Amino acid sequence: MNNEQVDQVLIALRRIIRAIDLHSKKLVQQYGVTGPQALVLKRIIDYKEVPAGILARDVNLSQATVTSILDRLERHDYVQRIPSQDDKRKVLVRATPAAVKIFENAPPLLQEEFISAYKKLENWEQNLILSTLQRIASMMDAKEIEASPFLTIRDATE
Amino acid sequence: MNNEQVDQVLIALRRIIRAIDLHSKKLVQQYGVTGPQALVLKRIIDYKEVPAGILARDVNLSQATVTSILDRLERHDYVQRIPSQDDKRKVLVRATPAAVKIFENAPPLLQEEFISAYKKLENWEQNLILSTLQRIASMMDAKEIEASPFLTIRDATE
DNA sequence: AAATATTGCTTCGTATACGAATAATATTTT
DNA sequence: AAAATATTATTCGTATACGAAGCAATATTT
Repeated sequence: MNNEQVDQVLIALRRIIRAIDLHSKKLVQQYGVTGPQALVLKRIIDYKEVPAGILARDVNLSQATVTSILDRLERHDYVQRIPSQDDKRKVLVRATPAAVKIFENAPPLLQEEFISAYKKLENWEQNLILSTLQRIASMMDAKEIEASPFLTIRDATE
Repeated sequence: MNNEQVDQVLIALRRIIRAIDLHSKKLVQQYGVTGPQALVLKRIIDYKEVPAGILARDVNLSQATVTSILDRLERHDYVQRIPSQDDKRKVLVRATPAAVKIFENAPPLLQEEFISAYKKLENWEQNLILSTLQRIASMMDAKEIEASPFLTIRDATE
């Protein structure tokens, strides 16, 4: 019964996820990078030079995912991987001039329609949207933090 | 300037997307189906028998995606594909008893922590969350409707 | 110093997720 | 009725996205 509403929440989220994905496909046509690539690349440019792991933390993606995004960025000559000197496990990532150029045109990380609509909202409305999203996010990933340490302790052997 | 807030919106959305994805991986271990599979499967069970295209509309996924989800559901013997008699382009999908069984244990389509927290909220708060999400969704996919050729007419038709 | 653990990144396997192209069937137009 | 158009599902190619396992380098313990 109340489940119906939860289902609706999920459907709304799926709509949002899909919209973001479709935007990503448009980005790649207009700017040559997908949404996740743009997100990562923007971060790299801000840092000038940054280890891959820090990137993953920052953009909330797993290392494995970031590695594959970097692969493609490297293939397109948007980034360089430089083995770190002080810690040879680390790989430092740097953006190329070509990548910087892309961001001169400020590719919109979300659909422009959304951005302009959002900016037109009253301040309290913007805050409401953002805080609602953050609240949902913490309702969803709170568990992770609490649950994961405990679940792994007992298998000391592994 | 105001872009900062938009970026924060994106980060919050990414957190949510990731949480949903991680939940999906937990679902498959506990119930044998992933999140999207469960979503689709639930719909199929409700319908008893339904063409693949209707499913795609309902759950907000492309046909191509639904096809691949159905492939896996079929491989695990959770659904059957039955060629439609009256329209041979259509493929009707039906859930098997094994699939029905899974839903007897009511696999949570979102993380249980979220669901229980959500249900504890006051009614007006639940409505606020849902309507905020729906609003974001329509701010994001509104463009689609304008941009795509034939969806503009649809108001009265379907 | 040697053994062990941890860290940082990559590789592998699996599952979304999409558009474009394709194939088969229906519907509409001529 | 034949031709043109539209609809339905699949196939193909690409890009996320993750955990687990692997590997090499570093840190910690013994």
